[in-house]
Amino acid sequence: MLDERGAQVLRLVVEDYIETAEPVGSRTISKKMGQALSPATIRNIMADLEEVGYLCQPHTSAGRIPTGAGFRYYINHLLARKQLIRSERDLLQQVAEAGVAGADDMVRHASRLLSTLSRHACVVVVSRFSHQALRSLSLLRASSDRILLVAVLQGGWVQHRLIEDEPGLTTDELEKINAYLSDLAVGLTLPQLRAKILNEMKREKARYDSLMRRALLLGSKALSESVPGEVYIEGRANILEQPEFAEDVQKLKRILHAFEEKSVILRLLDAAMESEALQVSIGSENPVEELPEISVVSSGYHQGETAMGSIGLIGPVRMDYSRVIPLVEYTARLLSSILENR
Amino acid sequence: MLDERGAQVLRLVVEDYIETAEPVGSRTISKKMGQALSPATIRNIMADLEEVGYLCQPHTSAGRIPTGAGFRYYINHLLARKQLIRSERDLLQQVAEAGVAGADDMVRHASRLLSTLSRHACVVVVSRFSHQALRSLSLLRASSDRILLVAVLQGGWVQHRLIEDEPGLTTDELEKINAYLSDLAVGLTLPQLRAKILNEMKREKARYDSLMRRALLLGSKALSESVPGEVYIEGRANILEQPEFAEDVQKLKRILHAFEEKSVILRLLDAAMESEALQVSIGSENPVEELPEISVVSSGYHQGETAMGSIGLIGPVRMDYSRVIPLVEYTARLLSSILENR
DNA sequence: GTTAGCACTCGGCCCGGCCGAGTGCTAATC
DNA sequence: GATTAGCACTCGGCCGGGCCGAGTGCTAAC
Repeated sequence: MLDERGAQVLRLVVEDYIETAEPVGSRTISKKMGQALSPATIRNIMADLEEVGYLCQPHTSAGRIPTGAGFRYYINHLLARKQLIRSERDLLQQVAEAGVAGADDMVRHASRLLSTLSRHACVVVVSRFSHQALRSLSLLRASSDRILLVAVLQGGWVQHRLIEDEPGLTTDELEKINAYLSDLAVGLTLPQLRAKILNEMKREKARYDSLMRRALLLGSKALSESVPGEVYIEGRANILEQPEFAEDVQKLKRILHAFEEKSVILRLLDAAMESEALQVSIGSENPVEELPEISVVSSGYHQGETAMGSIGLIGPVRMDYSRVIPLVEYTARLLSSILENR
Repeated sequence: MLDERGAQVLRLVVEDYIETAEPVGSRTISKKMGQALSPATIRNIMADLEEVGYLCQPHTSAGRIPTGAGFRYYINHLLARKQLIRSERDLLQQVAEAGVAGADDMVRHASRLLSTLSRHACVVVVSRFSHQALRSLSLLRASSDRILLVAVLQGGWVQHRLIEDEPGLTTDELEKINAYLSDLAVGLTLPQLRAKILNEMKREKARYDSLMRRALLLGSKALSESVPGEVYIEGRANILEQPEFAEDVQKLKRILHAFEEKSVILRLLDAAMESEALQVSIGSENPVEELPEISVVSSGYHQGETAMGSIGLIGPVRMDYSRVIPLVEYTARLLSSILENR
């Protein structure tokens, strides 16, 4: 734990660095403190902070920049969250009123907005299928040899899937199958439904009602591959605005490549999905070792009790956390509350 | 029209420049021609080519690079298309066999593949809704105050939309409405259906059958906003591999920003959507003035007689057209033939 | 404990010189 | 008359040196 002076200096260094992206010198800090202490004193304090690992020098005779640990300490103990200004709140509120009926669209909309407000890349992960209860399930004839399964989940998520079909089902039979499966399905989550279907199949084997068997076969086929969560990224180009990346094309490449791989993004937001709390992972703390230069501020959002996914901002370690953290928190809460009222 | 020597020199300059991204000197060309002509002669020829506007010099005493017009001439008259190699064809063929039932997924898959094969960014535009005939139309209850409209179009495109609904419809009524609308809809394109519905509404006003009026209202509501085409972009990061952009972050920004705006991308592929033929727009020829440094190689794909969308590669002007053109052409044809056989 | 002073370090920038690739022109050659 | 060898010239890129300034650590004085 730092004493008060050390803490204040660290805070000022971090904040100045966030603003300028340049190493911060002792004179600058002295001025910021209203000359209460001279540069020389500041230098001593800074040397101490360097010793405990909160600051470092890119080279001798340059100012200090905060280390990952320095940012961590800053976030945990020194951060003063800025209030969201009215216009930001209003803008985000519009997500609710924008008249987007589908939950997907709403989440996407929010992501886009958040990315423009924060000037960072915004990622939303939707892992809807695993936890969410089915509200309805329908089978429709899509073509002579394909059936369309449409599932509506609690809260307005819609998912459809085309299933290849051995032909020969009459419209009437399909309707019966539909009714039967629908009865089985409503109120269950998809993994539950899958289990139930497999279970029923065992029992049906004895009874041998061919239509129901057919229904179950169709159902199990539809659920055979689990749908991975969707990932939406907005505002990728904001990464380019960051001076730390503008100079180094290698880093840029790594980050933009990561944006093309859903799996990498999922790893980045994994932690946030489970818990509801806001999470910040700074630089090398984040679970993707290839990207030690980025930070992720993320939060899960939920619908009632069940976790629905997560939303997060991706930017340089040198993010304006005091602004970004409230933004993400507010948005996640907003999403949760909208989803809940459906 | 160039004489044979001029044409050959232009071809060699273009090809060398495509390969190296460096200005090409007279000595290099002389060597490539097996010393048939000396550098001095080449210089004369190059000076001629510069005069007619096919080459230019970034500065005195540097080699030549082709102008847009130079590339144009090259593509129109000198291009020798490379055969696709077997593995490329095979890979693309797999798109057909990958067992993706939905047309969306297939198109996306193709785009991804094409981007890795070409090492450029690949864009697919799907403008399905306007031209494609409905195969089925269904209304499903999604929640107490929302109805889900699911439309399946010719060829396996699925589209759904949630409609807010004045409550009070019984399941039975909904079914009737469904049957009624379905009857109206099948075989029409969406604009046609929209027109038909508006038409019916006029007639119904007289007859005043409240259920049908309701059906028509619902239908017109669902179709009120037209769905813009979907745009999928794969392989954005390939842009970073191009030396001409690696150095200049400004250009990068412009391009990546464009990738975030669907409307810009649509403008880029607009021309290709209409015609079925392959199109190449070089640098400033392309319809987005903000991006004079990129070229687009694109082709429409279709389903039977109706244009379904377009697929294109976006890269620097210095693209390897001899390889990229056959790739795009083949892929577009492949998509068309898969779609046709559905 | 704080501060003023001082020597020192080191990156960034500017400058000048050198090198090499490439050109245009001219005169000689085929 | 076309081609080519030769030559002077141009210009960007690279290298090394010197200067500047920001910032440091240390020490001695307050």
